[in-house]
Amino acid sequence: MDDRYRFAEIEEKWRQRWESGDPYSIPDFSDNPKFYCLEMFPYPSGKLHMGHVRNYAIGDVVARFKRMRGYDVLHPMGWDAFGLPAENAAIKHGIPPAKWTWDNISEMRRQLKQMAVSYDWQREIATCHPGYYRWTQWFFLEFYKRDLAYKKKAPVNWCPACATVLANEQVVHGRCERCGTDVERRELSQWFLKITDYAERLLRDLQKLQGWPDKVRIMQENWIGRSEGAEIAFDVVGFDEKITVFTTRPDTLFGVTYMVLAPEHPLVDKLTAPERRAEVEEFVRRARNLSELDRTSGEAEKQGIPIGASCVNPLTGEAVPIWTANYVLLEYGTGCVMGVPAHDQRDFEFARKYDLPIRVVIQPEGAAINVRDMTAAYDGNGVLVNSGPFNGLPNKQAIPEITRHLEKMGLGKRTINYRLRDWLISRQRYWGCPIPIVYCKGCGTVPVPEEQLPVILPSDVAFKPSGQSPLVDAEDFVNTSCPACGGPARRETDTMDTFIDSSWYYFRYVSPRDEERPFNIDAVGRWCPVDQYIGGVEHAILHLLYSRFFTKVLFDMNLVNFEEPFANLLTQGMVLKDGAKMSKSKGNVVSPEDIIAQYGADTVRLFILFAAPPERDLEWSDQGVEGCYRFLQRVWRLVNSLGDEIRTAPAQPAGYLVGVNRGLRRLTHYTIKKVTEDIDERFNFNTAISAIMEMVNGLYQYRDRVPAVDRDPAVLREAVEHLLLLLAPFAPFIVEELWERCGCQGSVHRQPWPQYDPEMLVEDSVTMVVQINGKVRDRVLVPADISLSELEALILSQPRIQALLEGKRILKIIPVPGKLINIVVK
RNA sequence: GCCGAAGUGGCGGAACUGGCAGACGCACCGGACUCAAAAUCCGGCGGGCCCUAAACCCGUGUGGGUUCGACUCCCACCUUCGGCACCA
Repeated sequence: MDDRYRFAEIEEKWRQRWESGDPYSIPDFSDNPKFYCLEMFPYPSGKLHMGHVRNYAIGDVVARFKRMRGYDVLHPMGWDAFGLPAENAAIKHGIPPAKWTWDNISEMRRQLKQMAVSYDWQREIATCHPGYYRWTQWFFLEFYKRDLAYKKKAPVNWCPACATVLANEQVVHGRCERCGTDVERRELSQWFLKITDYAERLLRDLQKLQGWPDKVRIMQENWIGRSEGAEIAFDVVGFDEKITVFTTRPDTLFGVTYMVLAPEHPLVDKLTAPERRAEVEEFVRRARNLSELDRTSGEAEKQGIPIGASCVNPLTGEAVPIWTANYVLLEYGTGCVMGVPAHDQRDFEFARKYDLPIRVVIQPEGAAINVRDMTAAYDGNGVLVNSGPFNGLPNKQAIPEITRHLEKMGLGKRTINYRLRDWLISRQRYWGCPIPIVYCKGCGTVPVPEEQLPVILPSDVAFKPSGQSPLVDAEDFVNTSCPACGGPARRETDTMDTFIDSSWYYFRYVSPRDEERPFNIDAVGRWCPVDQYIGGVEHAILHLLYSRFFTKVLFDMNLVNFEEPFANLLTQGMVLKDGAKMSKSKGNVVSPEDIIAQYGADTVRLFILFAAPPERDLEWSDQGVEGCYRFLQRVWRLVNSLGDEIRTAPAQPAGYLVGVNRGLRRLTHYTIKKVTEDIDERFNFNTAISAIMEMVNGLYQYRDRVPAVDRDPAVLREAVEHLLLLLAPFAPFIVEELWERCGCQGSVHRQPWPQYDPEMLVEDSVTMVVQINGKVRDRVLVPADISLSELEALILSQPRIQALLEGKRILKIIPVPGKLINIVVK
């Protein structure tokens, strides 16, 4: 019989059988326990890359494992299908974005099926389909109704290469997250979602997310950036105006020696003295034109200029000069800062540069700070000085005291500020979800009525990157009638940030074809929240924060009864080659397609799960792939060679076993335990696979070294069948084929996950390690049930140990049952 | 600068609750099979000492500490990677 492992034939055979049966389609409701296993859906960029393969291989093991454990597993797949690459392809090659996108989807779907990822394909969705984006628009209108969507004119981040604005979250180190171009600032009227209203809840509920990596929680915490402090009002001299500052250090209020406004602050223009006007305007103009990169980089020099006005410290009554400076940001706090050079490093540098006074108001315990000798601000704790009635108070205590005092006088209040800014969602691009808003001369901004949704994205559009949405020129689209008065009106031509599309897709899977509402509430109640979410850590802030925000809004709308969408999160590491992330520009890309053609999908899956634990980065190794391929061949040969022997064997080993047969049963049950725990508790697929390899090695020994007369076919049968069951989630094709060849009934993927018998793990005797003063000196085989005193006597009677103890005094003997015994001597 | 993670053979990694460091795999070395090669099978594989072996010594980034016992816990430091970064 030809017994070569012909992976291509085997995989094609089972692919076809599975394709015809729709084996992973899951009913909406049943009495089984549920498990929602979700991997982050991909952008349909063309072909799967190794990062996708890793993501979906991990998810598939979890899904298959849970299914075998008796869960109804919801395991869906879809496409994050709106986005810039499609539009860029249209500009470059003249292919319509829709065609480009749908072609890519077909190709990537084919590849996922080739990999045998066990999705319920009935539930496939694509965010660019009107049946989907209609509900994205519906959500926008709901947000609008609740004042959570608003339009405002503001300085925004503009990427000149992508010719669109970007959300704050999409600007990385002052550069565009997508293309790396330096981001510019522009003053534009744009749509925002009020995520800041949810800042506190988004922060607070991070504590609930015990199933998330700490790293991601901390990143979100930093991004939200909560800080407690006070707002304090300073009267402007000679104007009926107040300047309100935000500070986390009201205890340093007596140390204020100047005031700074952000260059864009409206009061700058108002308060500037006539003789200073020309100079100040020039300064402001220059500051505004700085790119975000130059503006925010730490090395940028602090620059400022006095505007010729002053304001009064509410506690001292002293007047201090008002400046404007590039290091103060309009968007944070109140857009102005009180200058306390003695106790804030930035203020210190600024004061030194412009020769502003420095006044110490906090002295550290047991040391005296002297302004002349200061080389840096003192931002530690201490006792207040030069602070009138508050002198002598520890500064920690002074913070609430001074705040309370200001509140009483109506000059300030306790407040909290967040670094998080509202989410800018307008994009001046074509291939996205249209914003369902109409502008009417008479009625103003009018939301498109729900029954007119979806606002269909027109297909006859000329693509030219212009800085304006291409939709501006689509006359049939733009010109419409006002839903309120029926008069002529114009549609909003910007489209939505694609992160909105992906902020709710996981709910759509529960009822993907529902035409009445975004999702079936009962079905969401059954399946959500997602039990296990798996994806790259690059989404730690963007997608995961936005999705949490959306879920909280839906909770407030009574559409869901939970506040967090993803109960458990696994962030997988990157796939590297030669120590670097695979990328076309580095030329170190390994194509999944080529590897599958060469070794088969089972080998690729196995390697990518075996080479590293999922959270860590994975170094691609052609030789490692080769090793996994060899292992599958080894399994193939082993099972085929034993097929005849086990087909006729009894299903269950009977009676009490000894020697090699008991040993093999112990190996079988030990491996079940190990693999089960590695998958279920720790996602350590690499060690689970190691354990399976060890089991295969043990089976080879049994086959080749135990004489036929001593072998128990029932034990062998149990071992082989369990080997296949344990390997099934990792290498679904080869296992299904071998399962059939062994004469087993039904699909291996429909079998219950095996249980181990704790009885089988019990050993008659154990090897005890004998240490003297913590160093291993001997090993002794002892009966497992030996008593402590017997053990001690036995160990001390060992000739080797006796020799080593010669002339020494035993201080202590520390036994670790079943493992080790340590003799402490002097 | 702040926050976080990680440093273990030639390589990827294992050691789960403080108890035999290096499982499993790769690479490499030797042997069997073969006319030969590939494949496969068997054996070896941290370093030192040694003709060989036994024995012994060293060894988980560095230096200290706790403990009968430390890759694991504590303190200080070094390196690499990731996040945030003029956030008042």
